[in-house]
Amino acid sequence: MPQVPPSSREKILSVAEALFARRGYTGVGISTVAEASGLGKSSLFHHFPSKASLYCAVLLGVLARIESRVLPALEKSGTSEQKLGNVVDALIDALAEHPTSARLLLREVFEEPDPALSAAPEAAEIDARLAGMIDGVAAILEAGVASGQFRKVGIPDLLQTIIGATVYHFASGDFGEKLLGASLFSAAAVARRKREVKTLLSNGLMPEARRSVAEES
Amino acid sequence: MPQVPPSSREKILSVAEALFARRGYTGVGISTVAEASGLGKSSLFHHFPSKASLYCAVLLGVLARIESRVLPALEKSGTSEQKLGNVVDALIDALAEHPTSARLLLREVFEEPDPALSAAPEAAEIDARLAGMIDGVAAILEAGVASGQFRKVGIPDLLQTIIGATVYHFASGDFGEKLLGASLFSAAAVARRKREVKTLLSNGLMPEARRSVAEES
DNA sequence: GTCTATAAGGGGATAGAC
DNA sequence: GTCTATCCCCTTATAGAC
Repeated sequence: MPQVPPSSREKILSVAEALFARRGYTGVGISTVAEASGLGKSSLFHHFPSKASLYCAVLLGVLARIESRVLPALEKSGTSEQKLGNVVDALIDALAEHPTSARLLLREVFEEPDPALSAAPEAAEIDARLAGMIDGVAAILEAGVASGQFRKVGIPDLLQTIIGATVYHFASGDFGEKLLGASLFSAAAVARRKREVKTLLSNGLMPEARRSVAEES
Repeated sequence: MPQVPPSSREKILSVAEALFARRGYTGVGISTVAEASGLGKSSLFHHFPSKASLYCAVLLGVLARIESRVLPALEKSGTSEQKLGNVVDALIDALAEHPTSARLLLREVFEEPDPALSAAPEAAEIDARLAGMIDGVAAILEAGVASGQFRKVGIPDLLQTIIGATVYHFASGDFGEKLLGASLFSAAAVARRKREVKTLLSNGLMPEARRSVAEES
C-alpha cells in the first residue's frame, strides 16, 4: 500500500480497474473514468494515449499480481497432489486479494475482444503471460497422470474445470454472493473455497481404491 | 427447424443472439443487428420497442431451450449420483446445442447489468427462472449429502463448481478451443466433457473408501 | 499536468412517408 | 412492415490555452 498519496496515473488505473471489471471495456466510457478519478476527460489522454492502452495497462497490472503468487507456487516441490494444492491455494489467494482480478481475467478469457483491443501492441503479451501460467499448471497435471498419482484424465478438460472453479467463482459477483448467502471474499469464504476445491480435486483425481480417511470437517 | 422462411422477428432474434453472445449488451449496437438482419435500423424498433427488450427476448429464448432439457432431467429418479449425472448430461447437452447459450448465460451470471436492462420488466423473470433451475440442482445435492450418498460438502460451493465446469466451459470460446486444441462443440468434445465432469464429481463426492473399479477409459 | 473547446462519429430512439 | 430523415446525447480523441 502506498505511503504517499497516489499519483494521477495510479489513481486512474485503480478507478479504471474497478469500472472495467464491473461493466467491461465497451461498458465504460473515458469520461466516467475521468470523473471518478477527479480529473477532466482530456487529462486522461495525457497519461494514456488511448482507451485501449488504459485497459491493457489495467490488465497487465492484474496479471502481474496473479503471477507474483502463482509463479512461485509452481516452483514448489512435493507430491502431485501437494503441488496442485499449492497452485490452487496461490491462485485463489491471488483472485481473492482484489475482487476485480477474477472478473477482468474471466472477461479476457471468454469475451470477444474489441477491435481496438486486439490491435493493441500489449494484446500478444497478455495472451502469452496467461498461457504461461496455464502451461505451468498443465505440467503439474501431466506429471501427476504420468506418474500414476492422478488417474487418467483429460488435461485440457481438467484445466477448464480448475479455471471455472477459481476464476469463474471469484468473478461471479452478486450472483455468487446470493448463492453463498454471504461475501465471496471474506476470509472464511476464501478458506472454505480453497478447501472445497482442493478436496474435490484430490478425491476426484485419486487413481484407485486408495482413499484414506480424508478430512471430513 | 422452420419449414418456412423465418419471419423478420425470428431473423432478428437469431442474429442478435449471435452478436450479443460474442460482444455483450453494450458491445453491440442496434444498427449492427439491423444490418446483419438485412433490415434498416428503425425497422427493428417495429418488432422490439427497445434494445433492452430485444436482449431480454433473446435471453428468455435461451432460458427456454435450457429448461426444456434440464427441467425434465430434474424429475428423473435414481441414486443421487445418477440424478446428478442426468442433470449434468442434460445441462451439457443444452449448452452444446447452441454455442451462444453458455456465453449469454455466463454474461447473465457475472456481468453487472446495464441500467436499461435491470429496469426491464423481464429482468425479474429471467432471474427467477435461473434460480429455479439452480434450486433443483441444489435439492439433488442436499438429498445426496443428507442420505450419505455424497460426502459432507458445501452445497453453494459445489454449485459454483458445477456452473464453472459447464457454463464457463462452453462459454470459453477461442480460449477454450486453443486449450483443447479442437472445437468445444464437436460430438466427441461434448461427450468427453460429460464423461470428465461426471467422473470428477462422482469420485470427488464419494463419501468414503467406497471406490469401485471406476470406468478408466 | 490540467483545463476548455471542438472535432467527427456512433449510440438509441422517434416521426412520418410509402 | 420497411424505409429515409432527423433528434439529441454520448463517445473517443485532438488542439491549444493556462
